[in-house]
This record gives sequence, C-alpha cells and structure tokens, in this order.
Amino acid sequence: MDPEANVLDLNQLRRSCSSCALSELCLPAGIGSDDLERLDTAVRDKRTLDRGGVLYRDGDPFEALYVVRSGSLKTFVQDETGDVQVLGFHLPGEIIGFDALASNRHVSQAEALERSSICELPYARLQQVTSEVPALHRQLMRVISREVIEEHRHLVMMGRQQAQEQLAIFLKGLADRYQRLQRDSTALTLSMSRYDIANYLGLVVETVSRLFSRLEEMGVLEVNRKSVRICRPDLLAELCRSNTAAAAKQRDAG
Amino acid sequence: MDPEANVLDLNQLRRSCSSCALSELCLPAGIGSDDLERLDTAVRDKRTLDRGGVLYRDGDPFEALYVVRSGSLKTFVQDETGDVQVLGFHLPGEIIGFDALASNRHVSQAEALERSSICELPYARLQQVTSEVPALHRQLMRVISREVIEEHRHLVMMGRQQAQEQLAIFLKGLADRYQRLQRDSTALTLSMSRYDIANYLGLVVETVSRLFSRLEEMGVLEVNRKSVRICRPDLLAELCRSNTAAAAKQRDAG
DNA sequence: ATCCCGGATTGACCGAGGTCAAGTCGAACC
DNA sequence: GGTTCGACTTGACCTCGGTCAATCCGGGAT
Repeated sequence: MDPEANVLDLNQLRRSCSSCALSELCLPAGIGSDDLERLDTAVRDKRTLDRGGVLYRDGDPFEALYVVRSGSLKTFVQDETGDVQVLGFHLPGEIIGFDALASNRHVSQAEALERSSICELPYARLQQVTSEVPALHRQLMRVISREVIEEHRHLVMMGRQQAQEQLAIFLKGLADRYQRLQRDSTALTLSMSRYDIANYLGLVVETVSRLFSRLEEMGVLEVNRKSVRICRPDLLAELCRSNTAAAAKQRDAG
Repeated sequence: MDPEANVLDLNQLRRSCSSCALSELCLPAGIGSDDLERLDTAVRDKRTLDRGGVLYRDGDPFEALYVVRSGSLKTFVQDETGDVQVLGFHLPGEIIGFDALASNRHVSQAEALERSSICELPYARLQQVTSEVPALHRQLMRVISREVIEEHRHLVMMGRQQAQEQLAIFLKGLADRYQRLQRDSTALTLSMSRYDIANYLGLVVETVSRLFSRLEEMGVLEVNRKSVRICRPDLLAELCRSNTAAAAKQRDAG
C-alpha cells in the first residue's frame, strides 16, 4: 500500500513466511516462493502473549486470522452461565480465528497456555492477497476444511469412546503433532492443565487424574506433572481403538 | 439492483437460484441479482435421492458441494470397525460436502433420510465463479465458518449437557431451523430414526426413547412415531439450560 | 387378513464415571 | 525457610445412563 512501508517490509520479512521453519505446516504449504512473498505482505506482525494472555475473546470484532508461531493456546466457548467447553489446543503452525468469518465477530476465546508468539494475518489484506493468488485461496479453504475434520474427530472421541480411549487418543494426537513439528514425540510437555484436558474430553478432572495413574501403572506412560513420557507408543496406539468393538453394536445407526 | 433486470431474471431462471425460495438461506444470501445469475451458471443440476440414497461416501473424490433443496440428509463418519458417528442432519438450504476440501476426498458420508432433491455445485466451476465474484467468495467462507460454529454447538452439547438437556437442545434446534424455513416450528417431523438421534447425541436408543416418554409426561411434547408436537415451547427452552448451573463448577477450566 | 420384521418402547439391573471429601505436592511469595 | 495457595491425586460412595431382555406396534409382503 505505502511504498515506503514496502521497503521496510522487505527488511522485516527476512524472518517471515519465506524463511519460517513452519512454512510447510502453515498457510504457505504448497505455495510457490514468489507467491510466498505476496503472502508475506499480508502478515502484519508478531504478537507475544504471556501465559493466560487472551488473543481474542467472545464478541470481539473480526480483524485477523492468527498463526501460532511458538508456544501453545487453547480455544474455548463459554455460555452465559460461565460454563466452559474447550474446543482445542493449538501448536505452532496451526491457524485459529475462523469462527469469526460467519458473523464478523469471534464466538469463542483464544488464550495462551504459556508464553507464545503469534503471526497476525489481518483479514482485509489476506483477502486481497488470496484474490490475487488462487493457490493461496485454495490453501486457505483447505485449512478451514481441516478444522472441520478435526472437529469431527473431537466429536467421535466424545461421542463414542470410553474415557480411557479418549485420553489415549488425545495423547496420541499430541504425539503425532509433535512429530510433524520434528519434536520428540515420546516426550510430551502438557502446557494445559488437567482441568483443560478433562473439559476438552467431556470428563471431570478426577477421572483424568485417575486415568493418568492407570496408564502409568500399565507401563504405557511415565507421568511427572506436566511432562509425559510415552514408554510404549505401541500400547498407546492399541488403547486408542480397543473396546471400540463393544461400541460397534451401535453401528450403522438407522 | 436493477428492477428491470429482476423481472427478466425471474422469467429466465424460473427454476434456478434467482427464483429459489431458499435463496435467502442458501449460498445466494446477500448476493446481488446480477451476481446471482453468475452463480446460476455454477449449479450443474438437481439430483434426486430416495430414502437411504447415498450422495457421497467416505473416500469419494471431491467433485462438488451440495445444497439440500428439499427433504433431508444425515452426514456421518464410520471408522474401520464400522462404528458410526452421526455428524449432523441437513435441511433445505443447507450446504454439505466441505469435508472434502482438505484432501480432495470426502471423509464422511451423506445419506438421504427421505426422498430429497439436491443442487450440485461442481467445485471447479464454483471456484471460477467465486474468483470472479468476491461477494460470493466471502459468502462461501461465511457458510463454512457457520459449519465450524455448528460443530462447536454439537461439541458443547455432547460434552457438557445432561441427556435430557441434549434432547431438548436438539429439538429446539430443529424447531428453530423449521422457523427459518417458514414451517410450523411446533410440529416437527423427525425424518431420522431414534438410532440416528441417539447416535448424534452420543446416547443409546433406549435412553432417547425414555426421554421422549418423559418429555411427553411432563407435557412438553406430544410424540407419535416420527411426528413431534411441541406443546410447550417455553418449557422446552427452559430445559435447554437447566442443570447447567450444576455443571458450571467446572467453569473457567484451568 | 395374517405374518413378519425392524423400529420403538419399557422394565430390571449394572457399572463407568461423576460427586464429595480428604489429603499431597510444588512453586511463588514474604 | 516457612507459609500459603492452587493444581493435582486418591478414596468412598452414588447416580445417570448403558446393557440386556422382553414386548409392542405399524407397515409391507404374501
């Protein structure tokens, strides 16, 4: 927009999408390097949030989409009685804020679980760029669609699984995302509280606590406060679908 | 916009978006009449499905988005063990098929609950039109976002509510959608089976059956097979949030 | 008209997970 | 270094909803 600002951008953007370690996981995935430079112009800046810091809250006007650059966040909805449902936990490379597209207001809240840094994509600019770069448009749709599918997974987990399977699936899911981030997928650091986990799974905190203990007794995990070592990934994977056979008699609903 | 053109459109496009009774609920909502004509060119044709007919199944290549024109469908995922989770029920004006945007394959199945007719929007064509009509692009994003929000509602319902509240919310939701369709919102016709309802809510049929009976005893409903009369909409609304107070102690998760 | 079958209802019983209460532990703060 | 506070764990008990089984009922086929 402002030519002067553009020059500055080029300096600032040295460490931007084009060179970001997350570019293969984030919006740029599958985008050519020239188009990538265009995308860079849509990234306003990086925000930093401390633990508990709020990125957006319910009712906030829609201004931007956000990419987690480092750290982690939770998103949740809260009804008039104050009752909370955690919708998801978000690791680097993941994009949040889509809930506001429908009504131009956020209908959920995003909160940092630890010190986190965020890339902000002002929607007006992003829209302009996507209209110029069809590949980016497609990619954006793909990312939203992934969000829809992720929620399907969440729904299946809550609706059909036993508590123990739910926790196993949750941990396995985290481990898989660690792997995509090139982290050691057997050494998880749970930035969220037990309350958050329980709420996310539709359980109470006592149940989650007991399940961690049980999985430890079974030799699947070693748990120490927020750090979880997956000693037996094979067993964990096994637990993700045991008992499903029993539940399968509800099959072919209708 | 141009009143003259409107008259012409109505003649030319008798059976198309421009004259469709659903246009205010469907993709065209908020689109000018000239752009609407463009949208019409993206609608391939109408398909008709009988009860049990499959619109798309898990693994099918992504070809189109679909608008329910009449009748109703359910969407669901099915895991390798055959275990099903119903994701939603879809009434006229609602758009389905977004799950395939991520990977160009559907990851769920859509099945007619009764004889239904469907508008097919081939995605290649739709994409071309949306790239020419920014308003339509926005509208499409808005519709997907609504899908995300709808799934939030589903998640909250499954995660936090008692069985009776769940059923109340389900029925209230249906009634609200009936109202948008200008139908009598106190006389529901449940095109889905009790199994489908139970599965959707994460319950078993017996529980759903008992709850219908209980709500009937309470004077809230009159139930006769698939037809449900809501005698006391006020009570039904009340039931949607009672007991939430008790659950609210899990508040502020974390 | 009768049979049959699948969806739906109802009852008796049971168990996974919620509730309530009593600790334990670690980290932050004087 | 002790105190405090909140997150977490563990145990005892209870309840809601699941399980199993016995009908009921209506619609379609013979």
